[in-house]
Amino acid sequence: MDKSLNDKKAEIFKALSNPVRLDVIDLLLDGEKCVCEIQQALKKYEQPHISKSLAKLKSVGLIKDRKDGLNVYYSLNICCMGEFMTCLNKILK
Amino acid sequence: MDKSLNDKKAEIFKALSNPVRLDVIDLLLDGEKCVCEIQQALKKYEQPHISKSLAKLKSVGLIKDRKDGLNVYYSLNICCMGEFMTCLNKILK
DNA sequence: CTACTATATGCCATAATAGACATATACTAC
DNA sequence: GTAGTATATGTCTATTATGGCATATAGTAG
Repeated sequence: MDKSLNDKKAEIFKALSNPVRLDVIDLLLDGEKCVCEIQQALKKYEQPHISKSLAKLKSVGLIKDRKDGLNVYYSLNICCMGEFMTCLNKILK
Repeated sequence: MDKSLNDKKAEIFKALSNPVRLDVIDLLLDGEKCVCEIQQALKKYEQPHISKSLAKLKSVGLIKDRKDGLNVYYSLNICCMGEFMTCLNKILK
């Protein structure tokens, strides 16, 4: 059973349909960050919650990771994210 | 309780996180369509299902409607949709 | 080996969603 | 008024997501 294009796109949008994960995307729009930096910036969320959010975004290919010693660095994996977010921001005023 | 920007964006992405609703968006990217045309194009889905899909997309402001006699015409309400979809299509190959 | 730090995973209860089906509403024609 | 067509809404159940908490893993230092 091969997934249709829109099934795959739906999974991407589902990964984006959560405010915590959008907070993460906002941070990564600013450039690569290690998990520790993301946690520092989003102190209001628990560590496992952030870790799961990163895993979900990665599972659909929106972000990628890179290990360096104990740290894991995440960055955006899709170029057009910034433009679309800017557009949405304008619409939502 | 005012919703944060990312709460609102999450709702928009949630509306997009479904293959049926993405099929509808695809059709509307081609221009305004009446519900009957959308139903004709998406015969595999039941009429109430399509109607609810349109309602959900409208509720978050992604599409708008216009009545003309018995018919209701829907069209996209956000400009950057096409670009982002094109980008996702490329990534998903 | 132990201890420590950074990050990920598992489990669980609650809440939200999808989609099938029945039904309702709105408009037109007569 | 009735009948018919186009579209919307309500109700239900199975599935899926959320987020809290406990725990596990991976890497480093000693």
